[in-house]
Amino acid sequence: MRIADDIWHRVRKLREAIEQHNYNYYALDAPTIPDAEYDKLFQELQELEQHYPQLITPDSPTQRIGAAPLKAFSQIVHRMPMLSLGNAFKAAEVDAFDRRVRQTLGVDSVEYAVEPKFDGLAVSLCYEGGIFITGATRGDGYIGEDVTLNLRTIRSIPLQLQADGYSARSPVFMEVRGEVLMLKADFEKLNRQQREKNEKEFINPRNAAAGSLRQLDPGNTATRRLTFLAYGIGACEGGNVPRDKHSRVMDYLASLRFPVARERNVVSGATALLEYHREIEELRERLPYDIDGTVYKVNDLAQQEKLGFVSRAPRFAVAHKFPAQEAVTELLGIDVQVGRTGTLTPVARLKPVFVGGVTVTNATLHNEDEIRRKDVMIGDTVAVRRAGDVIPEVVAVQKEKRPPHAKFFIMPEHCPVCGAKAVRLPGEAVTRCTGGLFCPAQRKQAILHFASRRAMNIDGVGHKLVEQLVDNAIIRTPADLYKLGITALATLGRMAEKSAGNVIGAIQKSKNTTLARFIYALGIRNVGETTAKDLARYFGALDRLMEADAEDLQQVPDIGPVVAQSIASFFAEGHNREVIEQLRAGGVRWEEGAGTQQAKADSSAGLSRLSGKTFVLTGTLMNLTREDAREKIEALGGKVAGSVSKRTDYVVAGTDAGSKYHRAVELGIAILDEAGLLQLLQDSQGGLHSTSRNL
DNA sequence: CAGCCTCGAGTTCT
DNA sequence: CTCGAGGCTG
Repeated sequence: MRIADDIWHRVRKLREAIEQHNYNYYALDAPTIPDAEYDKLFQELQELEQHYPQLITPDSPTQRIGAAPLKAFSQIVHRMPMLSLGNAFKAAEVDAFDRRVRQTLGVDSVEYAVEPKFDGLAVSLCYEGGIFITGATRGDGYIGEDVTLNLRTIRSIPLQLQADGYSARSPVFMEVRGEVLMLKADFEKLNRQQREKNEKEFINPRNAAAGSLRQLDPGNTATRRLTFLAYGIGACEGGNVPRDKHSRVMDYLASLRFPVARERNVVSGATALLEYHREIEELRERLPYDIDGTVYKVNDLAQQEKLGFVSRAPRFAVAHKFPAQEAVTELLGIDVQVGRTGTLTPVARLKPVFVGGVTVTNATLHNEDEIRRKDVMIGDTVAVRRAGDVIPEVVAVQKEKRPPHAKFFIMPEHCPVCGAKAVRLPGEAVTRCTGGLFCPAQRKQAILHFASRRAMNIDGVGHKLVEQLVDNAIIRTPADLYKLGITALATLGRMAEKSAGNVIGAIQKSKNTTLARFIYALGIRNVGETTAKDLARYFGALDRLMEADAEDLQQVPDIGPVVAQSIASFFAEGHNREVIEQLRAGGVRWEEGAGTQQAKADSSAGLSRLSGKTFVLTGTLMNLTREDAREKIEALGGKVAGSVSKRTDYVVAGTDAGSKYHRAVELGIAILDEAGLLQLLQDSQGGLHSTSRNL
């Protein structure tokens, strides 16, 4: 059926009007028509589209909601990583930041783009040819969760970019970086509704926003009013995106109708930064959204590039945080917890107190020294804050309020769980239970670690189940997991047959693993994920690792006498060897190889040009994530190190390469760009089939 | 031998 | 996320 031009025209008009009103309302905070009027336009559009479904396009405002619920979020790789910012809390730290920047750039004064630091969830929005395609959470900075459908329901996110004052044509590709948050007013409204429905209230706008964005059913997200605020651009191709100043990039984003902070500004010098911070702090209460500080970025993009990055944070920007909010409460007692390696950790039990958005009841006291340093006694009145915004911490004791019956804490001489002697070695801060695996606490933790995601990755074997299995003497070691039958699980009563079946299934599935995961899963002291990988790569086979003495072990890069000794002692223990035997007999298996130990010798035979070569990755790669690049290099026998030294063979420099690049130049080390790396990888594959380039 | 960087381990709450 | 410690570099 052909659609009359006037209907087509009307639909287009309606869409434009609705997006314009969305923009006025959400980005400018200046609606020009009453809500009822807006609803009428929306309804008319919906009716027309219902009537003529062929008119529906994904960028229609009616299509913001509409997809069916998901089962799980899939992953999205950020083209340019979403790094975190360094923090400053005090004026002196801001001064130091400015001084460093000036020194590196060799100038007297630096211009900064400044803005409030929104307290929400960082997301990255991908636009292709001006159309909103996908959006993802920050995740680990490299890979995030695909929350496109939920983001589409946020009306301040443009589904299609308008032509703008800079360019009539949209960038071919653009990642827009910003924060999803809930306005204070919308948060109050949501909680009122939750209260009326007798459902749980949210603790703060940030949690409400996070909960809403992580809904699997976009329909749910749509009922919560979320807002987006842009603060920058990630990877980008084409279009007339400004390349000179960050402030111009922000103006550009605003011209594309992205909401940006109205309080943004450009200032010069450290004094002006502190002045801005003070102004924003004064404004804080009156802002429509929560913030947790201010952000300062070197405005000149060429200067930004010159400053580069240190490990995971840019050197050209810093987050100046407001002091963490503190609350005062009572310390009711100090419990002692036993960790996987037998560490005894004193934990403060607090009278519940609301601080930094959550109710805190526990706070770690780390160790005995820490308790002495802070002079904490049971019964004290203490100030508590959430350090780094997450982990609660006892800041100080109000000694004038100390009651006469306050009790001095003494670290127990015996493990509170198994009763074995607790020892504190000279020079060490921690006290450890000597019960080893006879201590049920350590045994439980060891099994939990074995099953954890990064180790054997057994779903469903969590805290509670392990507790029950060990307490009821159903299992004693990780190897016993593989002997579990469905009937054994059923004796626990609580567990339905189906979920028991799931657990058994997950255990079976975990039998196929890798040597690196297996080594990590063993829980050898001082051997984490990275060291486990190093060991697996070097030895290639478990037996060779088990036979190695401390001296052999120190041949492995990054392993010194301490770690070597931990490993050797672990395998010297008959009990550990027995568990490993049982695991193998129980069907746990992995692929073994020659290891680089041997590969090093035959690299001259041309097996792989990369064996024994050390790479350092820096900057952002376009078509590979660092993880990909790392895997590919390692697959061919190369090693990826963190920092450049004269022992480095190649530095792979992406865009925004920083200090490592400069160091490589200084040291005269071969520098590859991404294409060069891919070429090298391909050439080095020799007789192997070339893998798909994945471009 | 000092300083830098990376890794391991422990921790809270939803 | 943060701290402490181990390992490497200069």
